[in-house]
Amino acid sequence: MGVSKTHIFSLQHNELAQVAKVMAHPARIAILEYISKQEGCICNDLVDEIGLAQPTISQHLNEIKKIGLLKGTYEGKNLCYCINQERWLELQRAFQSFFSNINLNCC
Amino acid sequence: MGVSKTHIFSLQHNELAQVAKVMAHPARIAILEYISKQEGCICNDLVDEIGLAQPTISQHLNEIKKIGLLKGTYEGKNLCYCINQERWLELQRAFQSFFSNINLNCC
DNA sequence: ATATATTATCGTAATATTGCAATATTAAAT
DNA sequence: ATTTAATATTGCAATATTACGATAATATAT
Repeated sequence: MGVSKTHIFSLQHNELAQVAKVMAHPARIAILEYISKQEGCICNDLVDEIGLAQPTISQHLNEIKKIGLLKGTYEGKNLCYCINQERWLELQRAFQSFFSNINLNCC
Repeated sequence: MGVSKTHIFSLQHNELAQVAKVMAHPARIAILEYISKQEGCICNDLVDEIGLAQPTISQHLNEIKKIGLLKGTYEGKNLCYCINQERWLELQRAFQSFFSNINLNCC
């Protein structure tokens, strides 16, 4: 075996885990932070900015895209994309909600 | 090749990614949520609660322990532990801070 | 239409993760 | 000291992730 038993967990838990998995790599954290802090759209400076090979950056971007965090135009020369704000805020709320429930009486 | 190039990223990015990696599995999300919502300490009902084998739960707990989210007694019969509140709040702030910086002018 | 620049995809190697059976360790109770 | 119950560790198989070279696809400019 060795495959995640996703079926025994709730949809909510699986979704939060899936988002966390995208954030579970420093390159993707760096990419997300860089894009989210740009004034407008991104145009092909990520490879220089991050320091990984172009195919690797492309793959990381694809992972981020999969959870809906990017919008814009992706393919061809001069790609132009940015953070999907609605999704960004949605994920922010998801993490906030996860962290805001904790009981304080403890050993 | 095939190993993460952690050295090319900032400490902050690596640390957030490391925490996200712990959250990147539905079992660990479920475990964290369950423990954090308990009134007091946990005493050996996680295996029934989650539905994975005992060694697997033990390994997941160990991952959570590594990032400092658990405190209490871990070994032997009747283990007794709970969420480390300080660390929990620290991580909450880290995610909050990550998500709170985003520019709104976009394509 | 061709050349040029940019991003995507394929293939592959190295490593990491996930899960559990078997076994070991630990601590309390008898 | 033995037994018993609970957790940890080991070993291993299946799968997933990470990275990049080579190559393909895409789009703009000439």
